[in-house]
Amino acid sequence: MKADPTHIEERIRAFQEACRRAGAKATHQRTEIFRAVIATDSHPDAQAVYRQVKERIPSISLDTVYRNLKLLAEKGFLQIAGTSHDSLRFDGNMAHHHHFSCTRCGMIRDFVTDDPQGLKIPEEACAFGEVQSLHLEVKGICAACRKKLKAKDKK
Amino acid sequence: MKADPTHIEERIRAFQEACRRAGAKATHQRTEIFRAVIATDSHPDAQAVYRQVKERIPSISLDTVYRNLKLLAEKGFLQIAGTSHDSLRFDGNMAHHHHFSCTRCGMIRDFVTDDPQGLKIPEEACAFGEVQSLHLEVKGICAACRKKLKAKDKK
DNA sequence: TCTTATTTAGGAATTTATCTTAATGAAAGC
DNA sequence: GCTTTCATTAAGATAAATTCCTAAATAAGA
Repeated sequence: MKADPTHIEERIRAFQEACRRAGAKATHQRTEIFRAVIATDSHPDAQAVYRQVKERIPSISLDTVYRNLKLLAEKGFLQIAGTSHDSLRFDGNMAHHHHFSCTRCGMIRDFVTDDPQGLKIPEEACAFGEVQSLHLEVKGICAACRKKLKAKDKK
Repeated sequence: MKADPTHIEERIRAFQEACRRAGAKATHQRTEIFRAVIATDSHPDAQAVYRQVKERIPSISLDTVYRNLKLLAEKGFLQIAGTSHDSLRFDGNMAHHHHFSCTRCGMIRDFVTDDPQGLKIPEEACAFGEVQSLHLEVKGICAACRKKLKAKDKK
């Protein structure tokens, strides 16, 4: 519930174009799923998207929502908020540190920086509530996954 | 598999003390669960902790692991890596932005900063692989939850 | 020693997410 | 517009992660 409608329609058109170029059909369902995610800043999960899209397409199936969200994230039309894990992961390192997480295998590694200018808590974040912690989240593909992908490409 | 053993034993003693002060018993199982998490930087999930602790306490039940991890995270002895959500959440905002996430209700909100000096990717992170994205992850308690907690305190 | 928190077994239940099959339907290229 | 091919649907099965149940046994800490 933000972003001006014009901008949304623009993005949707671009999305449909990109779908076609990628050999994926810009179906009504797929488009509405995309719309549901970009029309909000609430970072909805699959169930929330399902509820939203159902208002426009009552016949849509939950399966279709899952299938398309996964596809859209893979194609880079959407991002996954946080780290893309399947289970809660615990961190016993209580010192100030940052995370690198692999978007393929879910590997998470700690790192520390000098934080030259202090890496202070942004005022913008304080507006949402009481800040407890702050760290950098770096996402990417780890060396091991990179290697596997290269091996696959050769085939 | 890092952290020097001496430091770990020290933390475990402090943990046991803190447990008692908090009115929780420093049981053998609880202690070993704590040890399993702080003895590694692999950010294990409950299943991984279970496998690890089982080597020292073969009779331990998975339920106990879940119960204690939850408790330890609540008491602040451990952190949860990433945002503490229960389902995958999607983000249609493809522009550079940051996240505030509430550790109580899971709310996630976007914010942007001026990023004066660019908030450049730390070299330390590059060592792990190919970096795709970078953002700040601010965790805290959102205003709504803060309000609820205060209301509860009054009772 | 005594009280109380905790663990255990063994099982059931929930939630999230994915997959199966077969029939229908709709998109995009031609 | 026709046709090919991809996508959706129903209906249900499945898998994995997580939580909860009860009752009995046990260990921690005062």
